[in-house]
Amino acid sequence: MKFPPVEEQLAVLRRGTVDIKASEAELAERLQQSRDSGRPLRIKLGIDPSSPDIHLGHTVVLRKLRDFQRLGHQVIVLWGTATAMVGDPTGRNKTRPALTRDLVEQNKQTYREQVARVLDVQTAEERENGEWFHRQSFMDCVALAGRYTVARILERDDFQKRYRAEQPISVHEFLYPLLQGWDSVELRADVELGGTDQLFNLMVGRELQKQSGQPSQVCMTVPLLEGLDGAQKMSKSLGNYVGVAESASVQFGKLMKVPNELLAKYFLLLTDQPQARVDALLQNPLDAKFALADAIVGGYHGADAARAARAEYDRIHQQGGLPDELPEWRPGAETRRLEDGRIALPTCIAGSGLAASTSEARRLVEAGSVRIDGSVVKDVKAAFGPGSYVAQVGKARASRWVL
RNA sequence: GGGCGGAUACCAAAGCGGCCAAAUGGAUCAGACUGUAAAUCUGACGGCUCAGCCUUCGCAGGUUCGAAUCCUGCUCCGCCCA
Repeated sequence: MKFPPVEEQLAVLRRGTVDIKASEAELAERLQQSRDSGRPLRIKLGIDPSSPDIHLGHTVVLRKLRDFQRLGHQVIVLWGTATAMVGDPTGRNKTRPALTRDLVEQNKQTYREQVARVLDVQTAEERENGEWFHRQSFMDCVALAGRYTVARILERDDFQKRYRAEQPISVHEFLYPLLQGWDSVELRADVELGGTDQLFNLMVGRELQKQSGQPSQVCMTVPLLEGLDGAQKMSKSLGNYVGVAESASVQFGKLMKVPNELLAKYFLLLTDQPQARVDALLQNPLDAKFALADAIVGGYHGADAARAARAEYDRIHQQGGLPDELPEWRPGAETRRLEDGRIALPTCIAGSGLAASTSEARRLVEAGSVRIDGSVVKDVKAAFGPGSYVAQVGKARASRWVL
């Protein structure tokens, strides 16, 4: 295996990386050793399949892993089939519910398919920490726990905060960093990647390796990506995410909602655009945003799909037009009809999914947000007989009704 | 084991016998404005066959003409002491 010169590798790896622990020099040394011996480094990324989909936030670290992969190193995707059941307490102010083994397995399948959109999973080494943790006994666990002290675990920021705020911390959460750290021992990782919030866990791995007589892994952290709200970490449960598996037009529409202030960060962490071009683009935020959406959507769906998505976006948002594909709704038997067989407007809106309930539909109508065949209808009592109608709620929600 | 405090809508947090579908803030949604976003202003924000009706304030009973508000029991949670 031929590796590029160390300095060249570092340049790639540094981009968008927050921190390298203990030091970049240590990483350089490992890279040098690997280059001298022709042995690729083992780069670990742990992924807990704790929810069914991955989004752009996850891809930041996946892209970094891909950088290593492209440089010729051995990437290891560690599926946290055991740790997912424990639940990473990072950033949590609540204990999260334990997942079942079946659910974890299901999540892993979809995750895997989605990870493949960023990473070359063919050449990655895939492992599961269930391999060792599901086998171990309670006493093994106690022994592992004996390798660390409460004070050291408590150093961790999340725990500190929760402890001070008199929030509950359960014992299994305390154990989580040890589990994650032990994975590094099992895998003999040279480097472990994670978000900045993972630093503590990564460092525990370093420590445990040292105790086990292994060389300690280098810990590399990448920034957390804020979601579309511009404030909180991108996450599905907060609804501020762009899913990797979402359609081109959905992704495009969402990316156009990225706050201006975040554009530079999104470019850096989610695209390969050279910095000089990004700086030029940022002179005009709107153009930059289009370019961003184009680059990302193009990456997942191809350039043609990105172009089409942009055209659709223009049409919907700048000309008040309709999306390419209108979901069609035909009332079923459960749909309430008036005496004359027609269907009341709010019933249609709710029934077709444009609103969550008839009450909400009613409010939208009263607010003047509802258009039928292009014209605003404010009459809550309006009703429709057989025919085909195009209904719009606000700018982005639309549906074709076939009554 | 003992003591204390708490459980209210998506979240936070008022309310402490009627004027409570429940103040306020945040989130969200819609409208105006803006080629995006932000900011700002406006409105909405439990459900329904909607000028009215129905179901909500941890759960189950009870007192009362009337309870989120009082009483009893239960469940859960936090803190402190041991």
